[in-house]
Amino acid sequence: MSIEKKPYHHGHLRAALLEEAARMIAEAGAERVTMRALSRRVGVSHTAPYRHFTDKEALLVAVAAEGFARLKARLQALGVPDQDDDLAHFQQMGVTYIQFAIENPAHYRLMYGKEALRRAQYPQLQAAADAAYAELVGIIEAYQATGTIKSENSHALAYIAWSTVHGLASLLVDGQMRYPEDVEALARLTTTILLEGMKA
Amino acid sequence: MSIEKKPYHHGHLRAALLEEAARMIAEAGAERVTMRALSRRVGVSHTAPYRHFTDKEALLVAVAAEGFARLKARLQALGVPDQDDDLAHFQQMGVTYIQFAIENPAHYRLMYGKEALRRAQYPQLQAAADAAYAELVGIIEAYQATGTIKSENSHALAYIAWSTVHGLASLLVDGQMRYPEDVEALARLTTTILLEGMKA
DNA sequence: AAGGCGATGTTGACACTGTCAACACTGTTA
DNA sequence: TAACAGTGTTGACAGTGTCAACATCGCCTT
Repeated sequence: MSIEKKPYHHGHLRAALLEEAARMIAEAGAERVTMRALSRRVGVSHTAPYRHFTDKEALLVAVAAEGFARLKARLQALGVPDQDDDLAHFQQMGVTYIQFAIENPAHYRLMYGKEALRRAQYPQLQAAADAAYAELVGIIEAYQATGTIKSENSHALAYIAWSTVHGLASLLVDGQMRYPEDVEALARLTTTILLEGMKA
Repeated sequence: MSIEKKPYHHGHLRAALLEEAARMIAEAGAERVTMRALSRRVGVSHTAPYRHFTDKEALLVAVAAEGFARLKARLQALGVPDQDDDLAHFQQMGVTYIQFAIENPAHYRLMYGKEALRRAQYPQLQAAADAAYAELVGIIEAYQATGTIKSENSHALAYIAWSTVHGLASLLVDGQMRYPEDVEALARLTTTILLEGMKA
């Protein structure tokens, strides 16, 4: 039991704050995160975070951005679609998206919560969102090219697909909906119906 | 310009608080509502609201409940479906739902926001939500009876329909999505695709 | 090697918040 | 008339986000 005298400078404070904030969010939700409590848990004075984040909001936005990065990684892990997979890959993306939300409810709520309103003020966050959206449009257009998906406006279809998975995810995550026994089955049925309606 | 000496008792404080809170929410969002600012605007001491609401949360829940009541009224104003309307009425419900959200963004956000998590603690709110859900299931089952909608589990279909409209509504309301030129057209296309997928 | 400088942390304040306890007023009831 | 329950007020308390002033440190220049 050596007494560790901690140095004046923390060393990885920014990363430590993000990590601990994510933990607090998972434990009690983003609304319960407090600059002072966070500082206490990291073992630092109550204004130290202000050297790394201009705002409480900026800190939460950074955590949200990490969430988007994790979601993106999760979706990319699915790989690329086969040549003629008949929407199976697209459906799996939707299911995975919903699973991510369910597994990280408070985080997901933060990502789409009130901080999102000021997203335009955080260029990298906006850019990440735009990129994700662009990729979605691209996938839809690829399916349209093979005649699998109907040739409506691809942007509108992207909005609709996103709406569907986000709608189910957020109803579940916000506790609006009693959790069905088999969430994955519901996610699968939801995406099935969506794709049914989008087919050429 | 007569100086109105206001009486010690307000008279309609509860109603006045709800009304002013709704106004503040519309102006700046629910997060910016403050018990003290609200009291100030109503012209009453900063603890007077506590005679009518146990909590700030309880007050916000009451405002949210009013929102649900307004939404319900709006949907009921659509009347009942014709005998053989081929889903037109159902679609119009979806479009109306989305319009309500767009016209009352901050209010809608409150209704589905974090207070929703504690909804179980507010029986009347829970009851209202359950009633709305039951009605949705009923409509779907009626369409199933006429063979218009496929005979999947009606509860699952209700979840899916709700997810779809809520998803689009909340993406719009939370500013996640750039507003398309014609929102109603998007709402109509979204519900079209949904119903396309739900058809028998 | 010296010293200074910018980045990072700390201390202490400020105005503001939600909420509680104690008190004031008032219309109704006994 | 007197008590009382409902409603409103005053004043406190702990907790919050944030700012300004100060402290400590590693690194760069000379």
